[in-house]
Amino acid sequence: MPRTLSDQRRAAVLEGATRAIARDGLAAPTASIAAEAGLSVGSLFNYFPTKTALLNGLYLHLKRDLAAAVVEPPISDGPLRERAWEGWRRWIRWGAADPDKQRVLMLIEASHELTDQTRRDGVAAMQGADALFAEAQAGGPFADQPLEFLVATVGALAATTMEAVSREPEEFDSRCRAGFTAVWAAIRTDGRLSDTGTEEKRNRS
Amino acid sequence: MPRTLSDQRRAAVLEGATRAIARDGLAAPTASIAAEAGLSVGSLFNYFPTKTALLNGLYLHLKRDLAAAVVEPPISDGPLRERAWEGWRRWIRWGAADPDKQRVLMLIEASHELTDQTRRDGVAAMQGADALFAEAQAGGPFADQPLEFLVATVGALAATTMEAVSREPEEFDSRCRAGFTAVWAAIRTDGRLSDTGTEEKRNRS
Amino acid sequence: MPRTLSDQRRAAVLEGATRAIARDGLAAPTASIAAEAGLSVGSLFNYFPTKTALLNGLYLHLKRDLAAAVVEPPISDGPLRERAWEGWRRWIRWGAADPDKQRVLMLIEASHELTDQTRRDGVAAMQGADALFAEAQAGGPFADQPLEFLVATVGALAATTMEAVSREPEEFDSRCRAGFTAVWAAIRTDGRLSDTGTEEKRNRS
Amino acid sequence: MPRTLSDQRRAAVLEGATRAIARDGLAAPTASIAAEAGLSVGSLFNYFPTKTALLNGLYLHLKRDLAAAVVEPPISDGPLRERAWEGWRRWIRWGAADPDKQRVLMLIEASHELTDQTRRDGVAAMQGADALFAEAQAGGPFADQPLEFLVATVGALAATTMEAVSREPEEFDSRCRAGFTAVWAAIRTDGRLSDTGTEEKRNRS
DNA sequence: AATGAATGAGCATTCATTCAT
DNA sequence: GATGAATGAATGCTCATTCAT
Repeated sequence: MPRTLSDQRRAAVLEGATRAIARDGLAAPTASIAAEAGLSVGSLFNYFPTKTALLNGLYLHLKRDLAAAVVEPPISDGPLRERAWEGWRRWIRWGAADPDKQRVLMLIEASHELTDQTRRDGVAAMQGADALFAEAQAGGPFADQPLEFLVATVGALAATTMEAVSREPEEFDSRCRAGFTAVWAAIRTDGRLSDTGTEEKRNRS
Repeated sequence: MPRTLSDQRRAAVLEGATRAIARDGLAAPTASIAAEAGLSVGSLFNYFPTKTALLNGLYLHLKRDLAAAVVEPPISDGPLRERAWEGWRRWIRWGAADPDKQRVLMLIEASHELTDQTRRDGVAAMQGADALFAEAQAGGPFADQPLEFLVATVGALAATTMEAVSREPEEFDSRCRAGFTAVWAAIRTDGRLSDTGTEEKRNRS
Repeated sequence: MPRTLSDQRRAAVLEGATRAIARDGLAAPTASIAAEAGLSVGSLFNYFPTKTALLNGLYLHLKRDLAAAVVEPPISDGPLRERAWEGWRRWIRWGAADPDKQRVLMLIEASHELTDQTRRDGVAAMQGADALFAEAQAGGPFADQPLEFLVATVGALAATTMEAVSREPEEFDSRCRAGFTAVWAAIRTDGRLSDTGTEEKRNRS
Repeated sequence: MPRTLSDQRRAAVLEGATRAIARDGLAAPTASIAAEAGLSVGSLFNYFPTKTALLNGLYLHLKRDLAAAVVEPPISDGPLRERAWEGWRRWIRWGAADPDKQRVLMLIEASHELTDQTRRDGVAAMQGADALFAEAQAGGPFADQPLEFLVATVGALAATTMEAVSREPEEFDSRCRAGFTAVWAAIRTDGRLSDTGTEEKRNRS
């Protein structure tokens, strides 16, 4: 029985790829990735047959990593706002804990490397958060928009917040809170806010 | 200041680069870019000494293009909300008119190709909108945050909206309005929304 | 001399290699060869220390296989022509039975992988047929040529015939006979045929 | 106007490839081929987009080179035998002049790199010799066989002769003549030779 | 022994950049 | 200036061989 394809090594590849890509972009050579993972080039290709496969695998890995960080342990019952806040804080904390992960996730997403299947799997990975998003959508200003638009909007705000936090980690609390304020306002604002023809004083009063 | 042949060709390179990069990502070969611009590779390197220089130039070009689209003609006086709405609509319209521009802008921004100088120049290009952002910041929930955080937040919402619009151009009005609702709520929400400890019923009622 | 497990596996490797190389050429990876033989790569290298050794071994194996097919059972006494015809028919039949063998033999022969020793051993393997070739040479047009030249000539005709037969197996009889006609004529023609200065009418009349 | 893709350089590539492949087999690295041609790797790929394209181009080049050597200057009228002898001598002389060409031709032919189109073009290149082959077939022992079988048979004899000559160039005359004797006998032998059931004494007398 | 993962030299091909024309 | 061929370093991937199990 030969040495066995180890989950540990596969994980090392994914971590090495995250570091290398965060540093050098998607152009990071497979050789760098392998080195970063403590493996030889040849071994890298035992775990992922092509660089594209590696990027797809890495994307899914990171999405699942994020999903797990957000939904586990389960968020205790309570008012939507409290649950949303808890989810948000976990999200930002995930990004602060390892900013590379978030950066790489965005890089891969912006590339043309993702297969449709991977994209679908990526969405499926976030299922745990679906209910929360749907709840947020109902009765709010995004009620008439596709759910994806709301998810993308919240995701963009999270990305912005994570980036700000990764630049000034000591401001975590402040940025995280401010970001949530924006998110919550965006998804819960009542009609008056969206009435573009209205005088603004009323909103300020 | 007559428009010389060189100016025209330089512009052609920038446009060709936008198309090529939107299609193939930042890995688009200089040869493709030249072909797309109707030039030879050799000539391309007469206008930009390196690919990095081209990317920096393209970034600035697109930023200025956006800035011009947003601030010209001058937005007429009026309540902040109306001016913000007008700026927002111009912004989204710019993205809808040529989604490639926005995509390429994001790609370059996410890369490591930008020099500090270019980044600074990019910020300077948006000067026309600074006053508006500053006004939005004052007295709102972002008052305690760096201005850049607010700008980044609004920018992220704009990007999300433009992407949604570029996918479904016929929904321009709906997405544009919904996006602005979110933006306006985010920057104008009062304290109650950000008080994470507050019961949410009030907001729902 | 009991047939051990090892002998069986070695034979399996040789057969697998024949299939793999017939399919993919000499570039057939050792991994494919092992797979075709129902073995692991690692095991393959227990039987042959290098790919070159495998090719040399395979060459010899095929040569001996051919030799055995041609000389066994012994060709019964009789006029040279009848013995030659019987040998020829066995040769072509061997090639028709498994065209891969002939193809692989040619591929290896044309490569630079064969050692001098293997080449010598290959010649030795055909010893059974030597007497026949020598007999054919004596008193014929090749009497003044090296024996190898005659052997090579006949071999080339056999190869051509086998290839034709492998393309149209149903024409076995016709091609086999035609090939032999050519061989026999080539080795038995009298001086008149080789007299390049002679008028040809005589041959045509 | 930049340097122009030169026929001279293309020819240099083909010659370099012939040398490199004759030396190292089809596995000869493109880098070696380029070096042998006095070019950089990059330039090689300006002339042939892939190694496969190069091999196809080389095959055609060599076939045409051979065809030209055999049919030019036109063989003067005369009895078939004299014309055949002249063609044969030119053929063998071509092989003797540069044995690499013949070897490489055989290597490529035996590989899987040739496209159907190239094979067809290769046949077309030999058109000049077609009439001769057809004339040889008519009324001879190959009259009932496909023309290709005759062509392949004669080709095999030529290859064998060329190889023998390349090994002992000083024996050119002897081998060339002996080879032709075999060829002529093979294509002109009358029925008695091919009657496998006949007593052989008659042929010896 | 048998297995197949690990290794890294080697290969075809690409591409930013240079330079002869 | 313009052109596109020339250059060669760099890259993704393969594969003979080794070695841990």
